Amino acid sequence: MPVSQSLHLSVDCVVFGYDNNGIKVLLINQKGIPSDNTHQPLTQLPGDLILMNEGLQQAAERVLFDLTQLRGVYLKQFHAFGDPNRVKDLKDRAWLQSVRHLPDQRVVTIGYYGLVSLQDFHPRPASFARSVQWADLGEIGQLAYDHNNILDQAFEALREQMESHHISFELLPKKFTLTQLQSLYEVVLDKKFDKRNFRKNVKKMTHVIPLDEKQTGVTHKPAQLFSYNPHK
Amino acid sequence: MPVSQSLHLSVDCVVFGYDNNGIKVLLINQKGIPSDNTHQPLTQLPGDLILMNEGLQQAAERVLFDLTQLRGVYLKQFHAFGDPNRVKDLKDRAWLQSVRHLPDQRVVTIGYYGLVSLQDFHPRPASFARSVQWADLGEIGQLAYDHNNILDQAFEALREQMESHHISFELLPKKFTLTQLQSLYEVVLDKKFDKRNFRKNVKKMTHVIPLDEKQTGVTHKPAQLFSYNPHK
DNA sequence: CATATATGTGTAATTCATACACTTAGTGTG
DNA sequence: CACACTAAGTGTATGAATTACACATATATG
Repeated sequence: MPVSQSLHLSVDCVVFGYDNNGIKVLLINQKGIPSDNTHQPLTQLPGDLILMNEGLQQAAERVLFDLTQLRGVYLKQFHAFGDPNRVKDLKDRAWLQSVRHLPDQRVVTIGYYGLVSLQDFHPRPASFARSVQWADLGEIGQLAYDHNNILDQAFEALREQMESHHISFELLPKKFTLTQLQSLYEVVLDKKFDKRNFRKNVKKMTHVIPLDEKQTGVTHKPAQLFSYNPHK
Repeated sequence: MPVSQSLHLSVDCVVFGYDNNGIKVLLINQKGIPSDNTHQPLTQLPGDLILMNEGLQQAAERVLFDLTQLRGVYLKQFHAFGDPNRVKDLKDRAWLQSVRHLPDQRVVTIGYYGLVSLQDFHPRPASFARSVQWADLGEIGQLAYDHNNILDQAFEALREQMESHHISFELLPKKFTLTQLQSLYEVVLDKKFDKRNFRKNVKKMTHVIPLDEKQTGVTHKPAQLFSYNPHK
């Protein structure tokens, strides 16, 4: 007969943002703990325990909003992380003691990756987030818990899904140029594409629709704008 | 401040088996409950609550062994299922009351799909499994909880991963013929391949190695046997 | 020894992927 | 107002990959 279970379940969101200067990740900084000098506030992914009456997707949306005020983000579940010691590291002890009723409780977390266009989404800290930042992927220091690992696997999931599913458009503004689309593919898949061949392929995609509209305010030939129609 | 959490976490295994007669799924039948005439024993995927000191993958392996005595099965996590009402259906009530300390507790489950060659793995019921069966995919009746849904998504995950990863070999015996490999692809991806073209492609795969060995006991030209080497 | 059965093999035609360079539309400057 | 600057936008030829397709072969059985 199994021992009765007692564990926590959380969601963590790895929100990627794109803006022609490469891929960024949304991180939050934990608040300081009054009267605890031992606590060095850590940086972490937005994540928290799920509530008793909400689904997982719903929890991911709520937690992301609670901490960063972001709404309407494309969020996709990619992996569950359940190492029994994933929140047992010494560096995380003080913080957990300050925010949890049961700081020593095992926590299993469901990872979601999120995709946004940086120009359309502007996070603001809330709840236990002291501040919010877009960090350059590749210049990420030590994060709380096992969040470096979660982040790596999220990016891996993004890369894999970008080759088979139509998710790249979630990282672009509603109206985008083909150069933007190409740069995005180049930075995520880490390889260069030929401009003419790339455009040949895009023109075969029925869900990328050319608009009767051009870029404005650029100091060169303005590019045609396109939009994405997920249906067909 | 969030209400304190109280929920259960389980793993469910969707083990697919293959044997030239199509894809099968491993199901278990719940034991009858003595002195409960209302309980109609249901069929379900092998799954159970995780223990407090084990990782998720480890839990999937243990639970599968506890219920079916299978060991060494290729198991891959594919999705977490957390609908708050996923174990609240009336049909599952009597059973949960008989096996759980807290039968009304919410249960989130982590889904794993498994792949085996039917000729190499022979399950035997144990623990709360009254019996074990290989059911034809496509002839599956109503299962307990949301297991029909979990099964559908597992097969979808299998199909997607088979196109990008080298997992098909997990469904075949260690030594297999190219016709077996081709049939497997045809049944999973639901399309026909040309024999010569298929073999041309396989010969380019460095991880499929031809053996100096032939089929025996067949009433026709015996096929050459191949094996899979995951490293290179 | 003849028959039945699934194995095993090559080539031509077509489609797809790659490599590559100049003209164009707009903005800013002298 | 012409010239310079910048990124956008476009076609073709070559090689690579994919497709379509039919008959001879090895073994077991009667």
